[in-house]
Amino acid sequence: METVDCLPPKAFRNRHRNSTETVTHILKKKGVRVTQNRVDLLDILNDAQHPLNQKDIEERLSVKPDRVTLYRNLRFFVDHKIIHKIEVNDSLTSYSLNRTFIEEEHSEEHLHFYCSVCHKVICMPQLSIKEYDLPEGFSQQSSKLIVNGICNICNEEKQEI
Amino acid sequence: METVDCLPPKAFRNRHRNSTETVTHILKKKGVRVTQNRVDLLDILNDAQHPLNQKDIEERLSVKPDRVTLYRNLRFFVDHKIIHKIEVNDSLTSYSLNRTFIEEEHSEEHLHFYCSVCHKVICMPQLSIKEYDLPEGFSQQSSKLIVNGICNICNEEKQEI
DNA sequence: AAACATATGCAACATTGTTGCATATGTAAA
DNA sequence: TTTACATATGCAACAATGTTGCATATGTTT
Ligand SMILES: [Mn+2]
Ligand SMILES: [Mn+2]
Ligand SMILES: [Zn+2]
Ligand SMILES: [Zn+2]
Repeated sequence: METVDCLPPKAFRNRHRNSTETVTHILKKKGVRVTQNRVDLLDILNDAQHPLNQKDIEERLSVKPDRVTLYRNLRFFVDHKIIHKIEVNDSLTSYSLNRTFIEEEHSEEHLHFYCSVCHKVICMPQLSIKEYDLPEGFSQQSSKLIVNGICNICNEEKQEI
Repeated sequence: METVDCLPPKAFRNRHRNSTETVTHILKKKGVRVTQNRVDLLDILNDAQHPLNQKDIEERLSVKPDRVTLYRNLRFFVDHKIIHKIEVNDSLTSYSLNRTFIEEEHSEEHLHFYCSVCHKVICMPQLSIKEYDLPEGFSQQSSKLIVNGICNICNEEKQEI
C-alpha cells in the first residue's frame, strides 16, 4: 500500500495546525492516549485567551462528543494537571490550560478575576494568594480566591460613554 | 372568648424560646413578615455553631416547608443581609447568620475555612481578605476566599491516634 | 494484523436550583 | 374582631450540571 505524504484528514478539523501539534505533544509527554476528543478540547483551551466553561467549550467544538465524555475529559485533564478548574460561583465553573508547560510563572494558587459586566474569567498567575494566620490547631492544604469586579476592557467602554 | 395567659402552641415547635424571640426581633426590625418557616429557619442558623447547607437545614427542621420555600427564604435572607451565602465549591453552598446584628466584628468579607476531614465550614470573621494590586484598568467590587485544610478538632483527633 | 487497555456513547439517575400560578397566611386598617 | 390586601407558600413543571453502569469503539503496543 502506498504512503501518501500529506496531512491526514483529522488535521483539517482543527483551526490551527500548530496548536494541534502542541496539545498532542502535551498528551504524549503525559503518557496518556491521544484521542480526537481530547485534542479538540485541549486545542480550544489552548487557543482561548481566558478560562472557558462547559458551554463555551461546547460552542467551539465543531464535532461535539457526548456531554458525559466532555465532563470525563475535563476531570481527566484536571487530575493529570493539564488544566485547572476554577469554581467561580454556584453556577459557573471554568477551565484553563496550565501553561506551566510553557512558562514557569503560572503558579499553583493564584487569584482569579470575574468580570460582572462581560462575565469573563481571567487568570492572574502573577498574583499569588497571600498567607493568613489561621487560629491555633488549623492547618492549610489549599486555597482559592475569586475577585469580582469590572475588567479593563469593560472599564474602558464605560469611560467612552 | 377568654384569653389564656400561656405560650401559644407555635412556641413549642422551637427548641429555645430565647432564640425564637431573637430571630423574631431580627425580622421585625427588618420590617419583613414573620412567618413560621422563616422563624424556624433563622432559629436553626442562630443555634448553629457553623454555617449550614441546605441538607443540614432540612435535617434540623421539625416541620419541613416545601423545598422551593426553603430556597426562596434563603435567597430572601441573603438579599436582606440577614444571612450570608458561602459558595464553598461546585457542590457545596452553606449559609451563616450575619451576627453583625449582635457583634460589630463580623466583617463583610472574611476568610471561610473548609475542613476536608469533617467537611464543616467555619467562618473566620477576624480574618479579613487582604488587598491585591490588580492590573491597570481592573476595579474590584467584592471577593471571596476559601481556605481548605484540617480544622482544630480533626487535627487533635489525628494526634490521639 | 491482532490483542488489550482505555475512551466513548447511551440510558438512567441524582442534586440543585428556578418559574408560574393558585391558594394560604400575615399585617394593618376599619 | 373582622376585613382587605400584599406577600408567602405549595405544587407541578422545567433546566442545568454532574455522575454511574455497561456495551461498543478506538488507540497503542507487539
Ligand atoms: Mn488560573
Ligand atoms: Mn462567614
Ligand atoms: Zn469585562
Ligand atoms: Zn474538621
